[in-house]
Amino acid sequence: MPELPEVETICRGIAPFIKSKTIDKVIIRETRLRWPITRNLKGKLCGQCVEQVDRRGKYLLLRMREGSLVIHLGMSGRLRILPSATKAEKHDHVDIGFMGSAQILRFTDPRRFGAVMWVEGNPLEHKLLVNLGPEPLSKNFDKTYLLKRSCGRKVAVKSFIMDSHIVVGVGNIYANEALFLAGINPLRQTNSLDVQDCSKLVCAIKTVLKKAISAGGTTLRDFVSAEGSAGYFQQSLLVYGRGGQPCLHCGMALEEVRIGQRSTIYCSQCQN
DNA sequence: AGGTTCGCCTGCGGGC
DNA sequence: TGCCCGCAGGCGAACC
Repeated sequence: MPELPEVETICRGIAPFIKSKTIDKVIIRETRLRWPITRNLKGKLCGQCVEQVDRRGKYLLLRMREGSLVIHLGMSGRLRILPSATKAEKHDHVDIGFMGSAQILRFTDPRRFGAVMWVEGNPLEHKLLVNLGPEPLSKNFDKTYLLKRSCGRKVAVKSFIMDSHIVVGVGNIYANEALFLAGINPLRQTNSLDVQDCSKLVCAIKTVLKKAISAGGTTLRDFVSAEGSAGYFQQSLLVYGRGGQPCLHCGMALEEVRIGQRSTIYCSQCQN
């Protein structure tokens, strides 16, 4: 399940292989993704040069003169650089080939929660991107901002930080981890946060994401292998997936509850 | 308008 | 061994 650190790692990983390259081949085997792939995608892409590879939240942006290819990996999506002749398997939905390159960019997504979209003009103005919250690692994401946005919000803090309109890139795993690091109970009402809580929370989110990105950085080469990387982010999880097991700070059994239909693990002693 | 629930999907693990 | 069931989850849409 790619979260922001994974998407960032993929972005950095594929950029050297596709930047400044001109698309000369597009194969679409399955159009039924989260949104159906537009019929003329091939026509839009062929002949265009990938000028820039960017990320906004969990959306990858392959910028071209006429527009951008916007890719979201959803739950189970993967992007790999592979030798052109690599045989397609069951869930390999899209291949993109480049002039003078023996390698292709392949989009794979068993659950098809992901998206591959052609967006004309500035992709940041697309309706799915225009209202996104700040990047968690940017200076715009600070305690003042979070405090301001928390006013009058009654939802659980966990749901709040997972809302991409508040801040992008905090999925379930990192929300659990960040709240543990910050010592904040995920069930707390958002408007109970004071400036110190916001400060701790912002710091914890940045810390968790940075750590995961640097862990991902060491596996960059996996994006050019057939296998891809398998859950390198799972190595140092403090609470996620550890319900009922002892808290690594105090030893008390970690609680497991559901918030917004998502599994939530926390320490009732360390987080309040 | 904020809050909640739904639905899209497949793989996987557990129970029988 | 094989089937069925429930769960996992990002996130927009459709509700309340």
